Amino acid sequence: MVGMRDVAKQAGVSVSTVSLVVNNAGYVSDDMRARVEAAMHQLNYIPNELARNLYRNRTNTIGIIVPTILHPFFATLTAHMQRELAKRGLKTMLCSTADVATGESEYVNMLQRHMMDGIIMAAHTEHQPDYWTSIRRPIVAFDRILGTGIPAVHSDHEAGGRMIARQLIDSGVRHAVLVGGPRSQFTQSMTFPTVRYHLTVEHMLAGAGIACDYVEAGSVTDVVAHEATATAIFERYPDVDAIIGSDVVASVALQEAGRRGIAVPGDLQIIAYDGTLAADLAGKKLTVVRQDFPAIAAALAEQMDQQIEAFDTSKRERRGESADSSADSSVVADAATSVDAADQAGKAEPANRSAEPGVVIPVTFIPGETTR
Amino acid sequence: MVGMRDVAKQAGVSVSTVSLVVNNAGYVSDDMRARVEAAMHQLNYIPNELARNLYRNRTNTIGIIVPTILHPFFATLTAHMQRELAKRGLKTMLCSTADVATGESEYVNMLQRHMMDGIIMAAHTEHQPDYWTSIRRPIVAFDRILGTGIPAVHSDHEAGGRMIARQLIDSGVRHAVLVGGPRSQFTQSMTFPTVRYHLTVEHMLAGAGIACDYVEAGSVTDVVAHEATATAIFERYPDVDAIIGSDVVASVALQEAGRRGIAVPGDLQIIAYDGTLAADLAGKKLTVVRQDFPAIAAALAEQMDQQIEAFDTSKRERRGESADSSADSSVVADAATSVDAADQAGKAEPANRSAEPGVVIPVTFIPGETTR
DNA sequence: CTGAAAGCGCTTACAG
DNA sequence: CTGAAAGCGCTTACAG
Repeated sequence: MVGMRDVAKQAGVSVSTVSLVVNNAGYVSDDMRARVEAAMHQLNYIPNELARNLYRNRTNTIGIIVPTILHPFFATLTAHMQRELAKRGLKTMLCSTADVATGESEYVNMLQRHMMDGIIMAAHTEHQPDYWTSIRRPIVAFDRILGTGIPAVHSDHEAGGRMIARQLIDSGVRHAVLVGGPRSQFTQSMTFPTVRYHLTVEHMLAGAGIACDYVEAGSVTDVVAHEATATAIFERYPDVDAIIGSDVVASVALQEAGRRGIAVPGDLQIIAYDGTLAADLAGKKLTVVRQDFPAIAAALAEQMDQQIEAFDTSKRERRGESADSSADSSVVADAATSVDAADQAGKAEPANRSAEPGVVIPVTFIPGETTR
Repeated sequence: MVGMRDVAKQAGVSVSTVSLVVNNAGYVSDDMRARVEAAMHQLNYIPNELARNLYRNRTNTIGIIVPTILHPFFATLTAHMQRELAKRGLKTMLCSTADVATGESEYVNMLQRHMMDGIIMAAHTEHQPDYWTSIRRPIVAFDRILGTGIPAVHSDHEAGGRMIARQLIDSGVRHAVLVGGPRSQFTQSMTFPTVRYHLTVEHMLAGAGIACDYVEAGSVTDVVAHEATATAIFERYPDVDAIIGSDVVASVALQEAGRRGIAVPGDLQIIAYDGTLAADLAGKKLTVVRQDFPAIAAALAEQMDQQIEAFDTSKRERRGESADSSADSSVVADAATSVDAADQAGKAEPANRSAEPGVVIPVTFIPGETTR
């Protein structure tokens, strides 16, 4: 492998000079620059990024933790995330918890070993908040609340819920069925913002005197399980006239309705939550509440930038000040500060654990062929 | 940041010893080990992988280059790939060409800068074979032929074509329409194995006296464009009674057929090529030719292992022998050798540019609700 | 403007 | 079994 030393020798200069040329930094005479560049071309020199990484203690890589990209929702999120990160010169490490035995810990470990500069956390976690806050490295949560000081981004699910309820009420629905994750998660002090759309719909339908049942869909990592869910709905609630669930759930529900000869949207309306490509590939164009993936990705990237910056700053300060171990605590303080600032830029609200707002992204109701 | 030096100091030993303990290598007395481990716990020491990476000149990261994971095909491939790599302790860098201005060059560059140990190439490329062969780093191609010595893995598209033709002929189809990539690619000396299934179907239908037209689908990165394609087919060929295309194309074709009141499979049969989740979410369960993603991913990972090994070996040899620059050529030689070995393990055939076999994975015909 | 030196945090021969 | 030393390939103060 040809290194900087080889180039320096070939050009008859020092490695320092080669480095300056490569990085286009400092002052280098035109003569020197020309000689170095000639040598680089002759030897076909390509800098080794690993050495840089070590020195800078940076990899310019962000991990995105999702359950699996087999699910269209996470594939869409990941794709937009990658684009947004690439804009900022950051690479994307794909971290899917369904594909590693150790789950997210594996990736948190990589974060701590400095193989990544930060992680976007978009998968379910069993870990308690103190686990997350004790990591002290850049973390941004998507659609969940991990702990104080860890910035979060999520869609405006309450608005989504209102849009759905409005549609159902206005079109005269009498028995709606909501499909979602394990109901047990609902009690976890609102850790999962998604829950809010279900609760909103239930609340509004109750107010309008409309029957509303909840059915648990299979795990998000086991997409095939959703098919059983669709069948179960029709068996259990023969009079159902509205089904609301993720794109995947809505698609299989529509397919099953077709098989049973149930007219959509005449006798059954279907609303898909998410609005990924999957909603366009179903038997009919699904009516969707679309999450704004580009905006979500931009917000996540923005928060990540701030987190990285915050942890970086404190490191520099630490150098300037004392080098004792207690300085560590300043890292978290800095990070927390940055989060508060972000919150205020987005939505000014007090940030306590049970109702930490994070950055909220609007959703859109897009009528399709499955609602009246 | 607490480093090995801090641990060594705390434990009253040398860094070498700490290193040995951390890596569980060499001989360390129980006493030393205990002291070091205690110190590591006290200080909450976590090794910095970047330093290791530099020393070993390895990141244990593999890039997978795809057009975009918004497309279910590439999402599925990537998901399985990640799982397969994780099994081998390798991380997955997501490299989608649709999301970076510079396309694949960006990622090839990262490969050369040693930010990744190898790349799986599954996206379209305009580069000529000599571009790829001159890179001299581990590369494995999926469903395309990049150049001599670069191992390739692809499905048995000819078998897929035969399965499709058989179904069409047996069910009495009279006018089939194939949807696929730009027809211009067909001439590029069979660079794209996918082409083979189209050619096989065309050939067999011609032999049976069945009309067969070809329609170009929009770019794979622009999934929405497929909808226009579906509409165009019905406009242009009102008597079409069979449509064959990717899962996405088949889904929108089915949807459009429904809108036009065309009975499927009564008046129109639809066969989806790929067999991803998308085929299960369409209006009916699509009949598919399923590519064996787990097997494909396993084969790709296997080839990648061999490539990495081959390039590694030659590096070690080079050290043992002379350190002159001409030794570089041995790298490619070694890599090529490894490929030949792989070919022989899979399918013994001569490997020339125009018909390089690579590893061929069987496909499966799975009848659904869209064929008779 | 240029170069010698120290160092990023770890690993690995090599003496002892 | 343990430690001092050199080195992975580059960057960055710091003298000149």
